[in-house]
Amino acid sequence: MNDSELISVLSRRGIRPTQQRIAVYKYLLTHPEHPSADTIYRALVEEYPVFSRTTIYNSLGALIEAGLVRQVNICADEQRFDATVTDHGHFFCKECGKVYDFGFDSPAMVSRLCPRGFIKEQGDVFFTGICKHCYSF
Amino acid sequence: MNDSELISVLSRRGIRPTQQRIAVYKYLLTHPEHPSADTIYRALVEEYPVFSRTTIYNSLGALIEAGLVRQVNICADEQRFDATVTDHGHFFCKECGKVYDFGFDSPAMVSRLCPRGFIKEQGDVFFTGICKHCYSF
DNA sequence: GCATTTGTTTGTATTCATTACAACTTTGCT
DNA sequence: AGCAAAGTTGTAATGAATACAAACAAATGC
Ligand SMILES: [Mn+2]
Ligand SMILES: [Mn+2]
Ligand SMILES: [Zn+2]
Ligand SMILES: [Zn+2]
Repeated sequence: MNDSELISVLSRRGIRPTQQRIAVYKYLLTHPEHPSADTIYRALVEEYPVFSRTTIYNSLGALIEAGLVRQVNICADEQRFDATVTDHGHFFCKECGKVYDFGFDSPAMVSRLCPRGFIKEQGDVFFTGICKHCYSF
Repeated sequence: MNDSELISVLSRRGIRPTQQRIAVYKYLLTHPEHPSADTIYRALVEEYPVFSRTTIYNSLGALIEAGLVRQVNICADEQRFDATVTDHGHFFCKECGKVYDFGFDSPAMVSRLCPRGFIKEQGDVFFTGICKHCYSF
C-alpha cells in the first residue's frame, strides 16, 4: 500500500491522515510481529528524528478508534498492536517469545463460542505454549 | 473447600501452605469475578490487618507456578486472576466492566483451532462487547 | 490575504501497577 | 535449642501509560 492509498484509507475512516499516523500505520502493516508502542517509537524516531512517544499513543488511539488497528493483550507487561483487524488467533511461544498469527478454518465456529445474548465486538483466541520451531530439537 | 482441604491441595502441588497463600487462594475460589491483585489486597487487609501487597503478588506467583491459579489478560491496565484453570472462555463487558465466564459446548473444538505442530499449554477465548444485562435497555 | 478556531504534536510531569530489594520472621530439621 | 531455608513485610525503584499545557498546523470564515 503506497502513501496515497494510506491517505485515502485514513480519510475514509474519518481521521486526518497526518504524517505521524501514516508512519505508525505503515509500520504496523509492514511489521506483523505485534510490536509494542515503545518498539514502534524507537523505530520511527530513527526515520523522523522528532517524534514524540505521546504521538505514538495518540496515533494508535486514533487508528484503533477508526477500526484500522487493534490491541492485543498477549503480554502482561506491555500492550501489543496489530494492523490485522479481521478475526484471527494468536499463539505466544514461551520459548522464543514470538507471537504467531493463525487463521480459523471456519470463522463462524469461533463466533458460535460466544454465549447467547452477548453482543461480541471483538473476539480473540489465544494459545500459549511451544511453537513449531522451538519444539523440534 | 475447608482449610484442611486447602492445605492439602497446596501441599500436593509442592508449595508450602502458608496462611497468606491460603487466604489468597480462598479469596479467588470464593470470588470468581477475576479480581485484580489490588482488589484481593484491599479485601484481605481488612481480615488480616498486616498483609503486604508484595505478599499478594508473591502468593499469586506461587499459586500460578503450582498450576492452581492463572492470570487473565483481559484488561489492558491491570492483571486479573482466576482460580478456574480448566479451559473456558471470558467475555469482557465494555459497559459494566464485568468479566463473565463461559464454557464451550465442545472443548475439543477449541483445541482444534490450535495450528498443527504447535504445543498448546493454555488456551483462552476472549470476547469483548456488551453483556446480556447491559444490552437490554 | 488575514484572523479565528479547531485539531494535532511535542515534551514534561504524573500516575499507578508491578517488581526489586533487604531486613525481619517463620518454618522445618537435626 | 540452633541453624538454614523459605516466606513475609515495607519501602524504593521501574516503567508503561496518561494528563497536561504550550507550540504548531490545518481548516474555516471573512
Ligand atoms: Mn495478529
Ligand atoms: Mn474465568
Ligand atoms: Zn518458539
Ligand atoms: Zn455489562
